[in-house]
Amino acid sequence: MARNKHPEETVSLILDVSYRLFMEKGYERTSIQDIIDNLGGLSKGAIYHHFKSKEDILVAVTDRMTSQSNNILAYIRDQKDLNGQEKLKKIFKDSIMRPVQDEIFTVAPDLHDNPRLLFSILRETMDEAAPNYILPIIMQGIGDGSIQTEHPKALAELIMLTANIWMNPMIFDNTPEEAYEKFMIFGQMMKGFGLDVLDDELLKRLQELAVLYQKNK
Amino acid sequence: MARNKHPEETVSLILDVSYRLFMEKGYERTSIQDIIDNLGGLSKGAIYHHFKSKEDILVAVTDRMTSQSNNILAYIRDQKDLNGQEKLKKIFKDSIMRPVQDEIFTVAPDLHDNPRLLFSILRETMDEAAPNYILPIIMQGIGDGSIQTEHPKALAELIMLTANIWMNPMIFDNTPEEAYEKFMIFGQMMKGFGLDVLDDELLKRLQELAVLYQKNK
DNA sequence: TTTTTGATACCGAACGACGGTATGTAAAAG
DNA sequence: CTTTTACATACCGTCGTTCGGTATCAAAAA
Repeated sequence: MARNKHPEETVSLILDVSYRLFMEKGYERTSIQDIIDNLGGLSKGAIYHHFKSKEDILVAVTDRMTSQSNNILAYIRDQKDLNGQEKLKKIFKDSIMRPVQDEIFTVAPDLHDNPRLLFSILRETMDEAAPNYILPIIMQGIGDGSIQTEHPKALAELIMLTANIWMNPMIFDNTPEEAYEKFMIFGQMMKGFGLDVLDDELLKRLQELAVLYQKNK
Repeated sequence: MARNKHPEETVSLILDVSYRLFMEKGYERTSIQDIIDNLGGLSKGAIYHHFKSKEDILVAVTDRMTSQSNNILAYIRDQKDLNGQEKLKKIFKDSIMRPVQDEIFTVAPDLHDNPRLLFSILRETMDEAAPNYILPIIMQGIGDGSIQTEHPKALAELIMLTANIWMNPMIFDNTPEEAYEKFMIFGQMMKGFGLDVLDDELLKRLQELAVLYQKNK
């Protein structure tokens, strides 16, 4: 294979292929050879030139996965015209209202049997997303009076754990009824913390999604 | 190595060694050869006679880990003289008051970098423990009036996810302050669901444990 | 303008370690 | 005495990773 003038394209290709295979077959059941076979002529040397290990590819893949949603979180976090509670509400609204043509639904990824990838996402959610995006919003909410809590850090973690992990259909696959139950319990929980982030519009949309997701399996 | 008249002892030995190594080095970084080297003369044939794969050993190890606490859960679940809410409270009390000489503290297990084992425990917690132990208690509570919820299944999952995973120092290592924060938020959450499972005695004990755990690291 | 040089992109054979299997053997069980 | 069980051991294919090498390119030197 000829040398590529734009090596980022090669990197990007490796990540595309790896992402797909990791989702389809799981990280551990995807071999380097599998990746090579889907690279269209590139070799083992190419991979190990751009990545120092298979694990390194996993990190890059998860980074790319999470950076999308992290960008949205960062955008909302940094908005000037909303108070803390409104920002939280907007986050849930946006994450649920996002169009269905997501990668999510084209590959129908299933972390149900993908320990390494799930682990990666869990760590990123709890160690990065919670403190960097949710926590600042809660702190703002405390300042502007829209959120009351004495334990902002733990609250941020709890919210992310439930919303991003527990309610994530990629991780725990739910029937529409289960998804509905989780959503209601989540809403109740948030209300218990004085956070009113749910409304009927959201609920309706969520039910549509649950049905759609089931169909795509 | 001579043939053992009581093969259960060999099985048990393999599990002991595997458990220790899985905890010390992580499942993926523990090779079959590592296990053999710690078996005191037994060979690969012995392992593959009693277990069909490395994965199979992992399953057996996690089963043994969780069966202990599951027994306690089952015992409380089946008690006759407590209502639902009292049983929930007893569960938290018992799990926190258990003596420190647990395996937990002798090996100081750390699932922080042990995806497969964490995954195993997560699945067992959500797919087995929640529906088989917590859910029946909640159902009883609904019947006897001590618990009110329209979504018992989701509530059971949420409780287990937070209590067994999020607050588990093996999985998320906390400073004493963080452990305290989590505990308080958890209590608040439970209160939001009308569940009064915390008191000062528990809180005090938890803080002691958090300090102890930190020391043992 | 041509040549040199050094960095970068990629190739592919080879390696050691791994999980798993096939076959053998001897002790226990029946 | 026969069958089953509890192991031992040699071996296999696959895996992730390494490494010596080549081709290509841009920029500096001639």
